[in-house]
Amino acid sequence: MNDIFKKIGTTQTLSQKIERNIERAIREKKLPIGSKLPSERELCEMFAVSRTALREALRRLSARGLIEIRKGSGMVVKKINMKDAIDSLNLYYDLKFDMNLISQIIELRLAFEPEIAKMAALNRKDEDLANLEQNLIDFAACDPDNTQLESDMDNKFHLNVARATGNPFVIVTMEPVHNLLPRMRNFIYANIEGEKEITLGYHKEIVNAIRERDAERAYEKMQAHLDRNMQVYNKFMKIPEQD
Amino acid sequence: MNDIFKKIGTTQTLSQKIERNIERAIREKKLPIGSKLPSERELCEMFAVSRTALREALRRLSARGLIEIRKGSGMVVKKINMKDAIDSLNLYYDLKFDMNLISQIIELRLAFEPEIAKMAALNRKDEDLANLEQNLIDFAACDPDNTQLESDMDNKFHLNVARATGNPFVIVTMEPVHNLLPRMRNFIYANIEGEKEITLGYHKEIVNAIRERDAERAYEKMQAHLDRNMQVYNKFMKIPEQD
DNA sequence: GCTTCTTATTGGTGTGACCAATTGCTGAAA
DNA sequence: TTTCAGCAATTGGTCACACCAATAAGAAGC
Repeated sequence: MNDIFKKIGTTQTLSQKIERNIERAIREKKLPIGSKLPSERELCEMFAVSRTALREALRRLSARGLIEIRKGSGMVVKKINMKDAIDSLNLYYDLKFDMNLISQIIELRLAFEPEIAKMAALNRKDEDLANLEQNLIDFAACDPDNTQLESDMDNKFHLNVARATGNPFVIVTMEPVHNLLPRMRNFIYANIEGEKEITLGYHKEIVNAIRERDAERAYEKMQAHLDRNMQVYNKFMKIPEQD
Repeated sequence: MNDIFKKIGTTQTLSQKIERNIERAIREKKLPIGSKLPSERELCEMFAVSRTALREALRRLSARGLIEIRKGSGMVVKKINMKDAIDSLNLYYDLKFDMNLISQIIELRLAFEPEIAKMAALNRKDEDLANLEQNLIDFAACDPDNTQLESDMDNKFHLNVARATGNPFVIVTMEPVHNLLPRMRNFIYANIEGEKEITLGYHKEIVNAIRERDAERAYEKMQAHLDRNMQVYNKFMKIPEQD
């Protein structure tokens, strides 16, 4: 029965209508990026609503990253930035995270990251290469006892490869995934001994391939790297308790 | 200079502090999913703030999908849902979209979708298969003159494959990308004549592979499909005007 | 025991006031 | 004329209070 008569009205509140209105204006570029919105008092008159309702609409828009509000100076249409998109993904994954997601993270990385390495080899700028090489140095130099730092550098390496693709979709996809990796580590028994040199070896080979723009080799090396990585991971994976 | 002295204070407003406070409580599961928040009046007392400030914090939280507000009944911590995450990605991509992104959309699809087809073949449930087969029927049946509907069905096919992976990361990645495809079509001269049968043929082969859980074949067929797709696309691509 | 009506609770909107940060003007000093 | 301190206007932030509208819980009637 509930399936037959779904709710229709959803009775939008006034402030939601205002929100949609302004959002549409922004999406249709009637309010171009960087342009200043009328002041709150002016908007109240234009929409013929109270300041209360208007402000709640504005709060929502700023929460979603559409506008920027500065006390004393006014409101502007925000230049859309990747960070807002990634933040909301982080929030989603963060709240959703559990044991079951771990295998799916691994699955995704095994499937996508070799392709990403290939893309990086084809598209990388000199700056990207420099970042990757700096990461190799930092990784090699970091204190062997500081396992926290080590895994951070490892994460950063993979993020740098994703960034080197220059493809925003790739970056938005992988950043939040890599942000989950530290939490995954809580589910394995220990930081694996003696893996640093092996990891560093793979990283170097991947960077070499990317440097020479050798897409196929970048693909293969990344695949080999992750295969090994995941084998180790599975070996040390905690058996989940029954409940 | 701007890089050296970044702004420090950012003088959080009161309502932002309240927002962070409640957000933290939710992230730390002190307010579990589905639990009811105290009423606005109560929260005002607890935080010792006015209703205005509190409500603006609540508006932000609901805009970000953390809580659900129902007039007359109260506020509850929302079960995290994929739709919110995808919505904000849609917004980001939508505002960012331009000619330059098209090649990156194509690049991403060529790289990821064959892998996704492989995953789908390995993980698909009976329900996923049913959806895919229904799509084949609908696609075959749809009015040849209705090019709009045709391309919708095409999009849906690829989305169904992504969903069949059962991997939320894959779905979140691909949904917003496929939402951009209709806009991409504005940049080609015409809907390509006589391509429907060819497309349908590829789709059938992909579904067959997925049905038989033949991962490698699903990969190959998807790759072949997209390769052909993109060739046609490039052929009919409008040359961008100089400006 | 069930339905219907009433009532209390909860979020939504409106008004008017005042606070605080920012901007821009103004007039005095160099 | 130029510079700059200081004032005034503008703009967003917060508050208090009143009232509306949707919902849920309890009371009354069957």
